[in-house]
Amino acid sequence: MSVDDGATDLDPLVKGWSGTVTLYDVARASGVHPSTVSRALDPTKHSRVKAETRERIIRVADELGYRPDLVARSLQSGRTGTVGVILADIGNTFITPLVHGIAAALESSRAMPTIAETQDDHARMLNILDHMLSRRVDGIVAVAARAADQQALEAAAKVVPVVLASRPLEETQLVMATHDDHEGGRLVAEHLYQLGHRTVAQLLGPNDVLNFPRRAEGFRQVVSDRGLHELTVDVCAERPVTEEGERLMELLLDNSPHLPTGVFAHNDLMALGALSVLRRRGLRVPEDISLLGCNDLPLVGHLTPPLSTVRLRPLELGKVAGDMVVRMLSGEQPASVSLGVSLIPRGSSRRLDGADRP
Amino acid sequence: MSVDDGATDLDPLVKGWSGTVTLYDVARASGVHPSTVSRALDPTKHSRVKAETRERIIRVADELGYRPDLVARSLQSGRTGTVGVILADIGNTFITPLVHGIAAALESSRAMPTIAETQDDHARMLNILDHMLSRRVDGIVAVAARAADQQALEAAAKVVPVVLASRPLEETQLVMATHDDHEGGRLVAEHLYQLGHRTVAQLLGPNDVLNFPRRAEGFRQVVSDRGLHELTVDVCAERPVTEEGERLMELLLDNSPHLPTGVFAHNDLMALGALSVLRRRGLRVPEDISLLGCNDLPLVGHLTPPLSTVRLRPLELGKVAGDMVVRMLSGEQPASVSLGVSLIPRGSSRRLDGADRP
DNA sequence: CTGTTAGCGCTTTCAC
DNA sequence: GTGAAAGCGCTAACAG
Repeated sequence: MSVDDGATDLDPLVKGWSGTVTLYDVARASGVHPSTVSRALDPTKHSRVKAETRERIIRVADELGYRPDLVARSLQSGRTGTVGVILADIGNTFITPLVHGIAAALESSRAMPTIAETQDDHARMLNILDHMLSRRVDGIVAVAARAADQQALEAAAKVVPVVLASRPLEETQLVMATHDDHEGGRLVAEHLYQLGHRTVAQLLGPNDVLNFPRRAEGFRQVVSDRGLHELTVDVCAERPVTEEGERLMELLLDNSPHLPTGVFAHNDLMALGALSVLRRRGLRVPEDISLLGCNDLPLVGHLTPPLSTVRLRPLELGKVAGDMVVRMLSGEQPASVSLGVSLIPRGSSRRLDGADRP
Repeated sequence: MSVDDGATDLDPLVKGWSGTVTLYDVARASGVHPSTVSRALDPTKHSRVKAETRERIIRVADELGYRPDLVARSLQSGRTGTVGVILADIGNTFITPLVHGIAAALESSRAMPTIAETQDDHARMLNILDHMLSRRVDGIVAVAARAADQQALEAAAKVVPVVLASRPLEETQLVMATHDDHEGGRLVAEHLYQLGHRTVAQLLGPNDVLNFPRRAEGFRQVVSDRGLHELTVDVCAERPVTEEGERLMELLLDNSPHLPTGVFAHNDLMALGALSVLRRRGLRVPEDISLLGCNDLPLVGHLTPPLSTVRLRPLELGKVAGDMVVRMLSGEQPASVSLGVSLIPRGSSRRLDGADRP
């Protein structure tokens, strides 16, 4: 509490009021050199200072309410202990566990996530990358990658470790943690086939978010292998959201010569949109049309009918992705990972009346 | 591209590879003093440098891929251009627009939000506050305040501007942007009364998140004014989540002498939990029991039945809160704000059979 | 075990 | 209009 020697400038107490107690204040107040304080307070170098002095320093430090300035430390050390996490949309409940997974993995290396949102807009992505690099993040997990962002992400990867999570990119050296979307599409088509459906359709997600064309591909592979008939509309969603699901469902209904009996919306939000259009038009799900989504968002099991969907593993994916950056921070070069997915049959898909198998 | 003069150390190009081009590199490569570069690149001091030199500097800067080091700048300036946003749970879709509102307001002052999550855990709140202060955020918007956090938040407020958003605290000097929860509770009770309900119940949210006791109070005021009968269970939720809604609904059903005809779950997630319990027990909503929530989450209108609920205005609230910190950053001391709420009647609440009014 | 010195990258007086 | 020098708060050699 007492500033004994003739310290020239501000009284630590006064500075305490304004919230700025520095290492120098602690040093002065405990009669040692700043670097000794630095050592005493650094768990790593704990030992190199006499137990007695150390305790005194620690006591003085928290009497004064000293709080290390991470900004200064970062400037000195070149590391901020911060990993940028780039999301498309915080509102998508699919990414919540993903973020938690990333955070959990980062915790192990005492790093903290810094979240930013692209709104699926390329310009925003550029801004965010630029800003994060200026902020000197130690690494980046990009959950919002679109085809257009590829170049920028690869450029960023020359500066800091970059991991692509959930959304892959084509022909890139970037490390990726993704789901097997091809398999997801396959599972849905196969499910419909097994239930006796022969005329099916897809509500396509944005083409430049690779997950969606891959789901489409998987689906089409079964369509072709099993000899199904796929009704198509020549358009895909701009963004993978409810409103686009509505738009596409309406297009499908308006432009098809006849109705499909099974529809695969490329994600749950789009399925939700499709559902309200169907309801509005007096078509029942699943009696008239079976509808499936993808992602298994928390609420879709509570819908009426509960939505059949493809279950992803966002928490695990986040952990894997977070782990990857952490490892890259210590020089490793982890291999990309693709997680398996599973189909969750619920009330929105059902066996077609008159289907030939039990 | 060419480093003409006999620069002693690293070739900027080489440094460029490692992503670290400093002001000095730009200065050297364009034959001026670092401070001139600083001025040339600072929009504010743009003018104080000859147009010709400035253009050259700018050109060289981006040829070299110069990126200002925000960490260094922050150390020098004492401001990080960063506002800490403390949430309870990113997964709660209610806070998405809230965060967007905050971000939008911050954008006006070129600040960026830094998001952290307490999980409604006091210890985490302490950690986060400490970390944010160490990171030298310019201000804090706390959306996750619980009664236990009050002291810590007030302490933080001595260091940087702190705004409480959405969750108020009792008897505090902290600036707040909140909804009128008392009114919310009142609206629900009055709605039930108008529909002919006379025996009602609440599923109480956590007591130390002040919104909930206030909703309870508003509700009880009408109960008392209108002479309704309120069935009570002597327990409130630990956290305002679906599982707790289930638990409380079960307690209510198991411990009440008879059933209420109208139930107010203190938020939509708890209502969701209550709904599945009711369904599981063969009770129909709204035929047997009318159920209301609070928040008007995006999906609850799509449920079956669509949930009657209290609509809040999170986007607006976020803007207000963000605006408040921004103003506090320039020395103002804005007054607290309370936003109005409205009742959205939907399918989950209905006129009681045999109710005496049309 | 502790003090000295230098410097991370930038901005900002103060000179010229 | 530009250069010189100091310093933000901290850590990390290097001495002693």
